[in-house]
Formats: sequence, C-alpha cells, structure tokens
Amino acid sequence: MTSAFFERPVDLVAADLVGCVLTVEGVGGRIVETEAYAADDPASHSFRGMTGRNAVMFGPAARAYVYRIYGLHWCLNVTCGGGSAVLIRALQPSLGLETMMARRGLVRPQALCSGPGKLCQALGVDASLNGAPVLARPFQLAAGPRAGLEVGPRIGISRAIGVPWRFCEKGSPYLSVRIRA
DNA sequence: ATATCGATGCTCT
DNA sequence: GAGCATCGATATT
Repeated sequence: MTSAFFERPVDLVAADLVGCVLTVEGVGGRIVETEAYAADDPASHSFRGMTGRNAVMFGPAARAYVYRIYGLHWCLNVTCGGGSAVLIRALQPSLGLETMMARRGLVRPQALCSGPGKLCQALGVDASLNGAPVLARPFQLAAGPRAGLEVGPRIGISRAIGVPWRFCEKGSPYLSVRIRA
C-alpha cells in the first residue's frame, strides 16, 4: 500500500479501508468499521479551520491523527489530505490477542476492539503517535479482501446527522454498533 | 432489548 | 463555560 491510496476522496478511502489489516507493534487485526470526515463537513474537527488539535489533518495524507475524547479515550484517524480523515471505529482482533486482552482487561473477543476508544486501548495508541506515518513503524497496514460493505449514517455526532459516511463489513460481529435496517 | 448516567480533561467559544 | 467522532455500569421494559 502507498500514500496515493489516501490521496483520494475521503469517503472512497474510508470504504476501501474496510478489510485492510492494521497493526501497531504487530498488535491489531482487520478493519471492519470506518467513518469519513471531510474538510467542508460540519461534523469534522477541521470544519472551522486549522487549530492546535487538528493541525495534522491539514498536513500530508497517510498520517495518524490521534485525539482525546471525553477526557478519557483516544480516537485514531488516518489523514487523507486537505483537512480530511478517516476514523477507525472497529477491528476484528487477530494479531497479539494476549496483549490486547491484557491492556483491555480480559474482554470477550467481540468487544475487544468494537469501538474507536476500545481499539486505541487494545493497540496502545495514544497522543505519542499523533502525526506518525501509518505506512511505517510502529504501524503496519496491508490491503485485504473486502467482503460485503454496509453503509449508514455516522455515530455519536450532533451535526451533519444522516450523512451516510459510516462503512462496515456486512454482518460482522465486531462492530461498535450494528447498522439498523 | 433500550435508556440513562457518570467519569474526566482538553479544545474552542 | 459548553461540548465533545466514548465506554461501562446500572436500571428499566
């Protein structure tokens, strides 16, 4: 995979990331849920221009944008250039299961990485990785086959509700929230 | 099965 | 001072 993968419309990148395998220090699994956030998107951190927090969203593509949410959890995005980014929302855990279970406190596999905050805890992602290239150590990102894709509105936001920019692997038991029919 | 609520700290208004 | 791109526990149908 090359950085050109990320220099495309952010919703396409978000859709294509479902099925890819993401690890940090060899710990992680297949991406099964993502969300796209664009520069001209009222729900995006970048909507009101560059600030201290969102600066890496305006830098090069293929970088990690990591921020703290609710004072407790971390969220991991991959930048796509020009103020856009893809939020990684859920993984199907497969590599380094014991490490992830230790970090998360022995959770059943289906709930190990089923949410943006959970997967950051499981993979050991925090602010020290903000701005780091995702195509180099400690990250590893490999293309994978995409099974059925399911699309729906994004979760947990209060603006631009209803924009169908959430992408999930169809029927996966590892999602943060099941897509409603 | 859904609903509500508290934790906790930073960013931006 | 308000508002979070959340999570886990507890309460309620």
